[in-house]
Amino acid sequence: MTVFFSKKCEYGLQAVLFMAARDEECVCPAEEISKKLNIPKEFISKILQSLTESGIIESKKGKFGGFKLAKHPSKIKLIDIVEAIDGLDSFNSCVLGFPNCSPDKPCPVHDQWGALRTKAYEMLSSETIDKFKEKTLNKIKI
Amino acid sequence: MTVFFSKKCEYGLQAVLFMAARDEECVCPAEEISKKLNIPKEFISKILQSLTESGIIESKKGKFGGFKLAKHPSKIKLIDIVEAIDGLDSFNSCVLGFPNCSPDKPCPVHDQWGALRTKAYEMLSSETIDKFKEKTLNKIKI
DNA sequence: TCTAAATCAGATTATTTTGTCTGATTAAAG
DNA sequence: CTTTAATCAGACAAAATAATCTGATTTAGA
Repeated sequence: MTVFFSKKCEYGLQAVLFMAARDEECVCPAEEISKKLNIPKEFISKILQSLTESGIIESKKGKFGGFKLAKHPSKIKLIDIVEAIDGLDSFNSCVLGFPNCSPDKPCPVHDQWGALRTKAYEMLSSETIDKFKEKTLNKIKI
Repeated sequence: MTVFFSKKCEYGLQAVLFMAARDEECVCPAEEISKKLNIPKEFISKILQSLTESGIIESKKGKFGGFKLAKHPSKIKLIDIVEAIDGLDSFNSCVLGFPNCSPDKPCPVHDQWGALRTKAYEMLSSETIDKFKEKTLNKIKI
């Protein structure tokens, strides 16, 4: 079905961008994220849990608990979120599924695809999420 | 898991490149493709069937039957195979999974991602598979 | 005409991904 | 100390994708 990020990763990216667009210190219950972004509550909870383990966000338990960014938005890159959820394998493995695809033994589209993938990686790792605050606010009503 | 093409699509691309690298007129039984490319026979058969329906390859039934390209390799583009198997939705839908992502209502990474995706599309639709013959031969022993 | 070797077709199974349910734990506030 | 509202945790269910099995049909050649 040709997808780039898994659903989990899409939701994780959405959620972190959402949190970055709000007041930094304010904790955000999973339920609120679920409603604002139309993601099943239990599912986003699981994703937020794993992002907590990765140190990208942190959780506050109990009443008035929730999630918030663990670092300043200018310290969080998109690729950090992708890595935490989907991993970086796809940036290293062959797009056609051939084994041992490498510069020595390139698959037919090795060079062309490699260049594109590198660009994608660079984009995801150059941009920090504070840059997206405005655009996120345009897209999601907080 | 961050993947670009589905397994089906990867296998379909591999198979078509394989056929293009052989003598054009020679029909290729599914079993041979399965063995050379290490793809489960019944699975690649199904994929080849759907590529036959799409008119990219054609099948010859019965003894000494098999599959071969329906057109000259210079007339088949990578994107044709992707379209036949995975469809082109991913080139039009939001990479972050936001609904109604468009230039009017762009998602946070709309511009950056759009540019990359366009490049990917251009690559897949500019290159015809005859260009890959040599590289395929290097990768797969026929 | 018969047999072997292939595609074709549909049902079934397995695995992965996505999503749901239930209950325990934690912490704030009356 | 009790209630309430949240995370945490693990089992469970559903859906999508990947793979397998079985048998029918087709066709070349003896």
